[in-house]
Amino acid sequence: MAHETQKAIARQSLLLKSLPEHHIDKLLSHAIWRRYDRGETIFLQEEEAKAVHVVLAGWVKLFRMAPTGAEAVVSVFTRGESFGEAVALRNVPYPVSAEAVSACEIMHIPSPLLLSLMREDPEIGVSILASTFTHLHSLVAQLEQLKAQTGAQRVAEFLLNLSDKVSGGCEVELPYDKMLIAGRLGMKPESLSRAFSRLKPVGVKINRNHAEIADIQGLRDYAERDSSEK
Amino acid sequence: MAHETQKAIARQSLLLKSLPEHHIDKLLSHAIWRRYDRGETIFLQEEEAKAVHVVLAGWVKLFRMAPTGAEAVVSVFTRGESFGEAVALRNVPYPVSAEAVSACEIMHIPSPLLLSLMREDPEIGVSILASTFTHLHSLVAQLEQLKAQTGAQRVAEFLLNLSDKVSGGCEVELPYDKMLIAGRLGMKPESLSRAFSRLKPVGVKINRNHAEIADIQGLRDYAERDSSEK
DNA sequence: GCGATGACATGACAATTGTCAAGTTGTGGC
DNA sequence: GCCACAACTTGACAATTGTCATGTCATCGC
Repeated sequence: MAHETQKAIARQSLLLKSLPEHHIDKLLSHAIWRRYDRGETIFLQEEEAKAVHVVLAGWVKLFRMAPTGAEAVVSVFTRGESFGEAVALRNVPYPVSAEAVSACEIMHIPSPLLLSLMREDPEIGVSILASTFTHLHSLVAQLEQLKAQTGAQRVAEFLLNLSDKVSGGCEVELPYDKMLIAGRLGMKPESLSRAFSRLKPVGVKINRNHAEIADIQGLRDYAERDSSEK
Repeated sequence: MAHETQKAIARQSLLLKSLPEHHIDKLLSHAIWRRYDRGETIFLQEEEAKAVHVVLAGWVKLFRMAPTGAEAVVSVFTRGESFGEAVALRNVPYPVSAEAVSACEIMHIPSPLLLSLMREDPEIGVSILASTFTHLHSLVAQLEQLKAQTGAQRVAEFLLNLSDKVSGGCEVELPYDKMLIAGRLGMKPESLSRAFSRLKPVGVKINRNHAEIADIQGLRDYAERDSSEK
């Protein structure tokens, strides 16, 4: 059974928060709530989508296995974020696999329920399009990063996204494994290590999962610097 | 004024083809039809989205300009494909810019029209989600390619997608500039040249915009080969 | 036909990254 | 406390790619 605090988190998710109260109640009451252990599979690539997933706690990664066996991390989600919307409504197989990278609480909204609500109220469609667009946008941003930035610059941007400060210094916690960070940024763990050392001169100190940024603006300049400048 | 043949092409687009006849007619009658010259801008990143775009003829590229000035090609569209769906319905700025890479015929469907139809009939929302999902999927595939494949392997896959044959040999035409192909595959034109030469031993001959593949299956094996194998 | 232009190929070189191997450190089990 | 294991770092080396320079070729305007 779901705790009230979990329901409160679900209400704040991008997917649900803009919906009218009575729809949210209906979705919450029919949703399936489940806990996943670290490393547990949530669904597999090619599997048929039966639900939309909302993360209430913990971290989830979406990834693809290339035929060669290489793993490509597509996105990483946490509390309040949802995934699988576009797929669930179309009865197509998942293009990616999902796995819990830490212990997780996840709410599953059965897609038939969402579909039937959508036929009642087109506003639901708009809401789903909203989350889908967010994902689309983040994939586009990732593509740009991979194609137009060096490894160290991608790491710099990753660090900047962890902080909400505009200027000055700050300290942030790395939200998950360095191995996963490396995958998310499209590099090997060794390259991530090197990228971190390359950021030292720009005022970044890494200690365990703790990062210290001396000057946010300086780091931002570095991330947006033309790679030909030294 | 739109030719009947253009309307016929529009009807076959992924966006429209699954809609009921009367909706298609309404959308077609209110759409704006326009021709673009090679190199002409269709819209710019950060611009507000006012329409969904359907390509009737020619080629269009979506790209992002990094703050450094580097250009990252996000996708390339041609006849029957549409873009801008998720953005148009949400009154948010475009995350990418669009440019005609050859002379183009493009149909623009005003987003307010689409929105009002959507409130009448939720089926429209499903149709839009369908095209959006297609884009999402293709971005995911691109990410996997960039993260898990070498340059030459990406080129191999690109060639394979141009052919509809399953095995044996074949000849295909490169649909656009090698410069654009390089951008689309996340590399410099020089690297594309090298990738082509690397594909020679696998039975690929390039002559101008004409490619000859000796053995489709052999090329497919190459594309999916573990990069550690030689 | 001729020069200008842009697309493309190629070689040399530098920078970046993957790979392999070795060593360090922290964590959890017992 | 000690061991085993996984995460992480570092160095050496090879492979890949970007960069720069040069040269060829086709197209286009005149």
